[in-house]
Amino acid sequence: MTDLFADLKWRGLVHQATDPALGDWLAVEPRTLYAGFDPTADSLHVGHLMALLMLRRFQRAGHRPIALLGGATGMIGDPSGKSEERNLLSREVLESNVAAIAEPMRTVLDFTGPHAAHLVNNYDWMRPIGYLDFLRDVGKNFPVNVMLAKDSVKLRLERTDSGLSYTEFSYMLLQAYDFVHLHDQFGCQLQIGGSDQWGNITAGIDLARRMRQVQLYGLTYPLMTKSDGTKMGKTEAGAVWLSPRRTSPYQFYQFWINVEDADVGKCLRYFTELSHDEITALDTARAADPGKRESQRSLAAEVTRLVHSDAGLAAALRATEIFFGAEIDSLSDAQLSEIFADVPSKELPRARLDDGSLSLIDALCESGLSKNKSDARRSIQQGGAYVNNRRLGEVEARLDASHLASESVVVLRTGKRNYALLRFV
RNA sequence: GGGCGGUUUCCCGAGCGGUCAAAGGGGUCAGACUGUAAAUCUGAUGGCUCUGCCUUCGCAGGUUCGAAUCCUGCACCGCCCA
Repeated sequence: MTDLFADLKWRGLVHQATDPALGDWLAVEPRTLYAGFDPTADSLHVGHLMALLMLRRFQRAGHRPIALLGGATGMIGDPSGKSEERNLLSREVLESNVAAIAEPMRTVLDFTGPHAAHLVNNYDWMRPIGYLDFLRDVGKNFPVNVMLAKDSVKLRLERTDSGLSYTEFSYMLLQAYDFVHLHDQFGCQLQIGGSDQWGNITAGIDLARRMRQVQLYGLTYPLMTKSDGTKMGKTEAGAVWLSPRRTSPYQFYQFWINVEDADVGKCLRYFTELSHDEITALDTARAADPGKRESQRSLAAEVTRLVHSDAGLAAALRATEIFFGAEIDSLSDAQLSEIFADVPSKELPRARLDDGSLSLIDALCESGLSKNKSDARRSIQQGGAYVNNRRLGEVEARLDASHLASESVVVLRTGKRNYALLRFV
């Protein structure tokens, strides 16, 4: 068993631990631990990746991880780190979200073997509990003055522009009870989470002590923030999701490739399983020649492989190669469709290509790359129009069968990376 | 209700009878440079059948050979008086 705790510390993944000797405790024997995921959307995003990877690190070090899906807690809404009251999600939405979120967990965690991971949904044990029983058995153990002292509650009460409902106020009781339940059911002794979860985690530890007279443990990791202070995991287009349906492997890869120099060292430590030697080597290389961006390349490759497997990484790399440079020629429709999966396409009748009536200007408009003919004309005149990645600078240019990149597709581009496909059928 | 001041192209903001599709700035887009970065530089930025034509300057009329610019009415906004 590698020294997991030392590794986590080296990577900067230890924010707070309930016990300074947690490392020793982990070294004694395999432990069962859990992290929770609230199903607020139908896919996990980069923000959840930290938790998922933490579970994976523990598992690879010989411990037994449990991924808890918050079918019940998701109905309430965690006030931690949120500045205002949340909108409640409907039961149907939550159910489908739970199912969708479980999917990527299966690729990141190992659900077989002696350290098999478990996937549980707290709705399963929360639903049968009646309100009165819950108040008597669980609520009785929560002094309100302690609850009020928690940051998640305190910060919200201090704000004058948003309140805190009784519902959200009760959230920590549910999460605390989850911990106790998992201890009863699976012998779970450790809960991990982002630094904003500290209050909820300690609430669970306190509850277990009162209800079961046992000592449980907690560990938090820092929340990933970028050097410019903004949140990690957002692009202009929105959140970066783990589901290929919402963020394609190519887009996912691109997100990591574009991480800034100032952040990439941290990201390598947080999001990859590269060894200390490999990471420090990248640090050195980056300091010497940041332009090569070896760190970003390694980061993007590692994380993409982890989330989308080798096949996903291969597709992302192929697409990247085409998108940035190479002329496109003699490919098949199938290859193009895969590479340009994210790119908008439009179908046009084949006759328009064969009778030579299709001007480049019209093609740009049809594809949606130019909003009108003047715009298209400008793009061409300024050298910003490309067919199959080859610049076409004549305003009067027309397209014909010789411009096909594959059996029936022409690849148009304006600027550096605005692509569109025209399919001639 | 009365008196002023405003309403300009994506935004801010000049324009005060012809040379105005309308200065300047911002934004955006393209090009060069570069590390798929930042900064910088250059160009573009109403539409089209593009050396020209058409539609824009709150709305509707009017004066004039000719109006974003002058007149009348209307709408909205700002300040002041009741």
